[in-house]
Amino acid sequence: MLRSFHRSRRPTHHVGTLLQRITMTNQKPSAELVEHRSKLRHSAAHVLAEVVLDMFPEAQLTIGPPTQDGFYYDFAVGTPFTPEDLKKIERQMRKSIGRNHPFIEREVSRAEAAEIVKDNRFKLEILEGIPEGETVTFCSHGDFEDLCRGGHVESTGQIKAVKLLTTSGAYWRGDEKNPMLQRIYGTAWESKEAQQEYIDRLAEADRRDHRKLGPQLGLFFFDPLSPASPFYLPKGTHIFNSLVNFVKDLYATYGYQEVMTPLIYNTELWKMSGHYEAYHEHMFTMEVDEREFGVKPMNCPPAMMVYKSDLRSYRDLPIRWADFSRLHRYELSGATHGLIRTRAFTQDDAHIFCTREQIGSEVKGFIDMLVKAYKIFGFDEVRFALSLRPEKRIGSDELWDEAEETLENLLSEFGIEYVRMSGEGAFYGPKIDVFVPDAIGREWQLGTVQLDFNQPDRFGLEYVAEDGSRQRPAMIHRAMLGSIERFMGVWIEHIAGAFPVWIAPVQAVVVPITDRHNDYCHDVGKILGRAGVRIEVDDSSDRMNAKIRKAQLQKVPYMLVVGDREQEAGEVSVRLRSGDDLGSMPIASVESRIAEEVANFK
RNA sequence: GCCUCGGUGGCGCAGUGGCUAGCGCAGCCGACUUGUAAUCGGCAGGUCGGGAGUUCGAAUCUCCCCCGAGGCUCCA
Repeated sequence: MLRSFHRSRRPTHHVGTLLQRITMTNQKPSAELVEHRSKLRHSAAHVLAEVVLDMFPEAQLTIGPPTQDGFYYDFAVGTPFTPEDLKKIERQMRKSIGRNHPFIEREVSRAEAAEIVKDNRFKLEILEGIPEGETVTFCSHGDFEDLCRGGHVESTGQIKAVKLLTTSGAYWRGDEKNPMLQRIYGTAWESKEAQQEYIDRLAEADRRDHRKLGPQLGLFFFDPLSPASPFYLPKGTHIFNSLVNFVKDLYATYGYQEVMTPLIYNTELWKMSGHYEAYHEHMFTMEVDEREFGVKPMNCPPAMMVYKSDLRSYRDLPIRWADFSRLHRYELSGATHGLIRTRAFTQDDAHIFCTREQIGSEVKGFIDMLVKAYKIFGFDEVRFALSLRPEKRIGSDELWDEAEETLENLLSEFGIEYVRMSGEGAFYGPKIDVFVPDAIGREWQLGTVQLDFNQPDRFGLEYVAEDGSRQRPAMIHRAMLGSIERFMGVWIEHIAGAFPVWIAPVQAVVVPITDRHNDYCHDVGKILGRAGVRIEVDDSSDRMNAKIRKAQLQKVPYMLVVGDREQEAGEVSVRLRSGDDLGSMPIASVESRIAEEVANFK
């Protein structure tokens, strides 16, 4: 029951947004700079509030904290802000900053504070939330004053660069039961250059967006008739299958077997597994023959069924069953995002049934496989998090102690640093989640390994132990790439769509300079094609330059240019997509070069 | 689900009450025969997301619906 990567969330807890996902990793800023930026952005939020209040006197102030790369402020206003409003507000903010007012904090008694904010229910609520012992402070600059815990730069003039980005609705306290406020997002920096760098990074993220690259590279598309569900074109299907085959090859080494299970089940199964109560709103259900059926959102209940299809001996354990079934989950329309969060997807899912004693080596084996695999995809840095027991959970504390300790010991044994995330575990057990930063510093959660002592209980799984007694196996849910869709999306952005030679849908394009070279080029195509190279011959009526441009835009690794010289010598001129010209070489050299790269996952 | 912004040929866009709705790319046809990121010319391609309304007249104004994008954790 792998839940971590397509897990159900309340509407207020969606997948990290573009802005939030982007963090600085290239040049790690010093602690002082981080502190300064935080103050700067908090200060910018004050200036924003000042201007908004000036332009919209009826607006009520709520909160305005700094964030990773900027700040926001939530306002209670009658009508939402328009993009034009944003521009005006930004201009006014610059004026206010130009006046270089100092930020002045003053302590205020509780009664006085309550009097000042008496017409603002949000501020009153904040005031009530301040613990008795703490002092209440207000902070002002110019004529503007706001209830504030402090933490500003000295004066508005220190905000050297500021830009308002977007506006959106946001619930008070993030709870959809509360009234909706209007949020303005902005960013602020210590210098114009730092801000420009940030803007450039946003543009770079946009350039790498897999939702744009996918159709451009002929990989996949979406259609409203099957919302949030990818259609794979031949090239995308090639990538998908290659990823699956890559995993299957590893499975051969690591002792996994593969099973295939049905897509649709009678609701009875989902009642047994607990999904019917806990997951029903995320399932596609249908009525057939006056009975209710559900399309599976997870593979674990079928795995239980497979296990129960025969009497199992301790000699059979551990059992590792992979299941690449397509899964369908109903995700809220606002929560879906390209391949990252879909309603139809495939996990490189597997369930391991084993004895308590075997848990350690199984988890270790999985992490070992995962780290090696990630390196191949260019994710050298891997961060681990140990997600511990959530409040709402099942099973005894002893069992949780045991499970958490097992995972924790393994991480230590592996010499792996990790973050403990309390309350983040699955309801049936703790898990180790794997995060990777991509090429432009955004962090993604991909793999996961989860210990489950509960599901085997619900399904009454057993094995016959050495002494003839019936014992309950433990179950490990694990996925390495996570969902193939999600992985593909993340990886495309990581490599900006330039697939390595081993997996590129088209590895080489032969470029005839004039059409009198076409025949020879087709010969080259046949020779390399027979050698296993995925190759195309561009015999269109375009000029050579245009053919090269087309191949470049398709991010084809090799361009083999042929003119009179090459044809006479029986060679090809090799251009790489990096722009490097390797000069003319025999066809056999190209073949061996590509073969070597494929063998080494280059 | 909720807030904001959008939906115009395959794709990217222009067009805010008035002639046959434009442009670029892609596509098709033809000419050119070219040394490492766009050759030239021609042709074809659109119920302006859908529905209803206002109007002599709607891509353009009003209402409803559908779809998409961005946002809805980071608490004075």
